[in-house]
Amino acid sequence: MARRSSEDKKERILDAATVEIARHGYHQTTVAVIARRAGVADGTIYLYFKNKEEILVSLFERALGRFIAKGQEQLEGMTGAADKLRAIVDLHLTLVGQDRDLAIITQVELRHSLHFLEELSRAQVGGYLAIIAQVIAEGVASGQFRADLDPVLAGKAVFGVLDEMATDWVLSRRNTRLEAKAPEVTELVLGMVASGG
Amino acid sequence: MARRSSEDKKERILDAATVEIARHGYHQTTVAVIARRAGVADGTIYLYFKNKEEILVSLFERALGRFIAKGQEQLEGMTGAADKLRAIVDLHLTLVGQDRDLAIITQVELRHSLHFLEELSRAQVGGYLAIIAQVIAEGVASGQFRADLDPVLAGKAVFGVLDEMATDWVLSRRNTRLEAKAPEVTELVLGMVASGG
DNA sequence: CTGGAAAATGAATAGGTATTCAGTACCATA
DNA sequence: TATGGTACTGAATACCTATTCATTTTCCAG
Repeated sequence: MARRSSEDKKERILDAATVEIARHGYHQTTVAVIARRAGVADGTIYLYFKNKEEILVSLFERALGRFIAKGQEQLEGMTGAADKLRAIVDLHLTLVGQDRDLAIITQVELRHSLHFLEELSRAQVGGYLAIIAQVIAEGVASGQFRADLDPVLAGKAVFGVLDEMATDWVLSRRNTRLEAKAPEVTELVLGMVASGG
Repeated sequence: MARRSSEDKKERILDAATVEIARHGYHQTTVAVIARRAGVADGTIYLYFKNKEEILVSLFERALGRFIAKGQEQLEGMTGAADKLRAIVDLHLTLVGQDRDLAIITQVELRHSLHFLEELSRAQVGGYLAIIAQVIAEGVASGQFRADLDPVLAGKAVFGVLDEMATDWVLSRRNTRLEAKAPEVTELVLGMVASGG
């Protein structure tokens, strides 16, 4: 019971932080305002997080965990590099497009300092890039993709396309669905890597 | 003379800010430390800039101005959408790769809040995206590029690739030259848009 | 019931820095 | 040399908020 309630409290703090930081930005969001929204006292935050920055890190880790879980589930048992790449595009746009507050944080607030971005980039996003590169390598080996590709470089390019689509969506105020772009984006991405034809 | 010296001072402040912000991040960089490096008093900063944030804006505007000037000069008199796109890739990577401090700012520090990024994105980067979209539209019209492309979307994709390459270079500590990737990146980008073949 | 550990509270602290402004230095002109 | 205006200075101000910790509340084992 105690365990249960604690877990809930930590979740509540992360949820509150997501909303507030998305709305006002990391630096404009005070710990006090997160606490108020979460329904806890200021000091309680520090029973669950070492400091304010750790809230941001935890936020991202929680989100990426869910992201990767769904991704692996989806790619499981799928064969063919092109299909896998299609699935990645679709999943990326769908998941980012699912929660605008979270998207604001991942696309904007999380990138606010070199130190921070380096940390994230190496530890977390690196794994995601590796998966994409792996799929591309598979396609190169099978002949579906161009033989002269550098899978790592091409993987970054694919990520760059997806990331830009996500950022653009966050910055545009219109109420479009991000995943609506998936078919077109898939064509662009496959064009980059597929064997001529 | 007075004019000349003032211009110099403003430039010195921007140069100093570039170095300090690249090294310590926007929020960790105090106005005092920028002033010291520029060789002026703290208060002098406020004779040239309304506030600290305006330093960052000016920094970016100065850089983008130079960027676009070189770009237009380069594209001038060039014909053929594919060649123009090649030139854009080359120029983008070359210019970003020329000054690592500035690159840290454009790729990282400038993106630290939604408000800020929106402002930049709409007012400044929008013009750059429009140029890329224009080139793609030209290629579609001439048949060099795929007929079913949406030039605006494809333009964002191209920008996404270039931006990711730049960010990746900034985060990698190795001393590679960013423009060394230009040929490979060009192939990827052309693959996205070029007619099958 | 009850004693005490664990969890939670929120007012006080401690540290930090953007911005101001009263004063100083400089310079052109008469 | 005197005068007035402009540029510059940097110490003082004014404000802000992350974090701590003495106290209170909650919870459950005995």
